[in-house]
Amino acid sequence: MLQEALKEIKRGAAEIIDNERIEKLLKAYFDNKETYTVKVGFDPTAPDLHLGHTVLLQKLAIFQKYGAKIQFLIGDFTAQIGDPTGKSATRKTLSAFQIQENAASYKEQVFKILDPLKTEVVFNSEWINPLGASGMLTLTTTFNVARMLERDDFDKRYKSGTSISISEFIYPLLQGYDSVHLKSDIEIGGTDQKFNLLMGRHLQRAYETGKEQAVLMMPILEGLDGVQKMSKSLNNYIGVADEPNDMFGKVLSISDELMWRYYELLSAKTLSEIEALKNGVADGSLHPKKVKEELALEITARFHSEVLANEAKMEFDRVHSNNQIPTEIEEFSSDGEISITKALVDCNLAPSTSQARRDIKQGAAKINQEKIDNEHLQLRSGEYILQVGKRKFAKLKVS
RNA sequence: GGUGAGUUAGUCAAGUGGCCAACGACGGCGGACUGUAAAUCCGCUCCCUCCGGGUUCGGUGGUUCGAAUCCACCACUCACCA
Repeated sequence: MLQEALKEIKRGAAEIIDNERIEKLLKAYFDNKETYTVKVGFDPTAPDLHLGHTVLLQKLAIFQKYGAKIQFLIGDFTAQIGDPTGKSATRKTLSAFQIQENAASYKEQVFKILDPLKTEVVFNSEWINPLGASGMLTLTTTFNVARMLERDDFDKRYKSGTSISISEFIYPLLQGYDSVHLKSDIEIGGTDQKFNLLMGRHLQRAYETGKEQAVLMMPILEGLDGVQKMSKSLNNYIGVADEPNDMFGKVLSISDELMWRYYELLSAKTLSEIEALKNGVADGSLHPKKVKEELALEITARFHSEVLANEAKMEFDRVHSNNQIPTEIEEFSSDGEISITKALVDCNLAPSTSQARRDIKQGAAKINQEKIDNEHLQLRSGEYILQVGKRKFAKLKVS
C-alpha cells in the first residue's frame, strides 16, 4: 500500500531531493493518519492554465489522495518583481482587485483537478509585506552573489552579457522565504525551478525552522511544436479552458513522438498500458492516429466530459477527414456591399488587408467552398461562408 | 564617475550615403503530399481595396538633392576600470 503510493507519487518525476523525507511523511500518514503540507507556487498574472500546469496539478492530486494538504500559493508579491528579462516592458503592477479576480479564475480552473477541501489558497504578500526593510535585509544576508550566480539562467545571462536586475536576485529568496513561513514539508515545481525550490530548503535551515522541505520536480511539458516548453506567450499551448473542439484538435496535431511524452505526463493510464500501446504501434498492429485519438479523447473528457469529447471527435472527422464545414461557425454581419479583402479582415480571418490579399493570391481563401480568384470581388447582400486555409471559417451576412 | 562596444522587422542577424521595405537563418502563414502528424518540395511574410502610394532600422534634432548608413544630444544594454 505504502509502496504503491510512493510509486504513484514518483511516476514521471524528473528529480526528487530528499526522497527519505517523502517516504517518512507517507509512512506517518499510513501508520497514524498524520497529514503534511505540499507547497506549489503560481504567478497571479497568467490565470489561463494550460496542460503544462496540469502536470503539476495532477501530481498534487495524487498527493492529496495520500494525506497531503496543498498550499496553493499565489505569488502576488513576487509577481511585482517578475522576470524583467531585457525588454523595455516594465512589469505592470496588478491592482488588488485584479489579483482577486485572477485568483478566483485560478480556483475555478484548479479545482477541476484538485480537491478544494484539502487545498489552502494563500497569497505571499500577506507575510512578505510585514517583513519590512529590515526583514528583507536579514533575508539577503543568508545568501551571497557567487552562489546566486550558480543558478543556470543567471550564469548564462551573466556570461552572455544580458542584464540582470538586483530585484531578480531577491526573487528566489522570497520564494524560499514562503516555505519558511508556510513550514512546507514538500514543495513541487518544474525542473526549471530547481534553484528556487532548493532555496526553500536553504532558508528553512537558515531560519532554524527545524525542517527542510523535500523537493519534487516534474519535467517541463513541451508545447505543440515539440521543442519549446508549453507556454501561452509562445502560443503552443493547450488551455484548460479551451473549447472541446480546439482541445481535441490540438492534441491530434502533435507529432507521434511527442504523443508518448504527453501520455507519460498527462494520461491516467498506467505505465504498462502505455508500454503496450507503444509496442502496438511499433509492430504495426495499432495505427498511431488511433492511439493519438485515444489520448485526445481522454484529455478532452477530463476538462469537459466524455460526451463532449466524443462530439469533438465527430466534428473533427467531419471537418478534416470529410472536408466539410464545421457545424458551428462564428457569424458576422455587414451593412451593405463589402469587398472581399475587407470582409476577411472583419471576420478575423486575416490580420490585415495586405495579408488577406496575399491569402487570396495563394489560393487559400474560399467562399462557399469555392476558391476565390479575384481579389477585387465585391460581396453583395446574401450569406457567405468564408474560409482561409484549412481551419479558419466564418459566416458573413451582408445586408 | 571614466573608457570602449552596441541598439535593424516575431527572434537571431547582414547592411556603413542613392541599386533598401532592407541579404540570410529560424519561426509563422499558405499550397502540394498526408493521418489537420512528422519529413519533404514550392510560395508568402510592414501597412494601404488594384495601378501606385504611405510609414519604418532605440529617441530627438541636424548635415545632405538624398540617411538604417554621417554629426550632436538623450535613453537603454554590455565589457573593463573606479
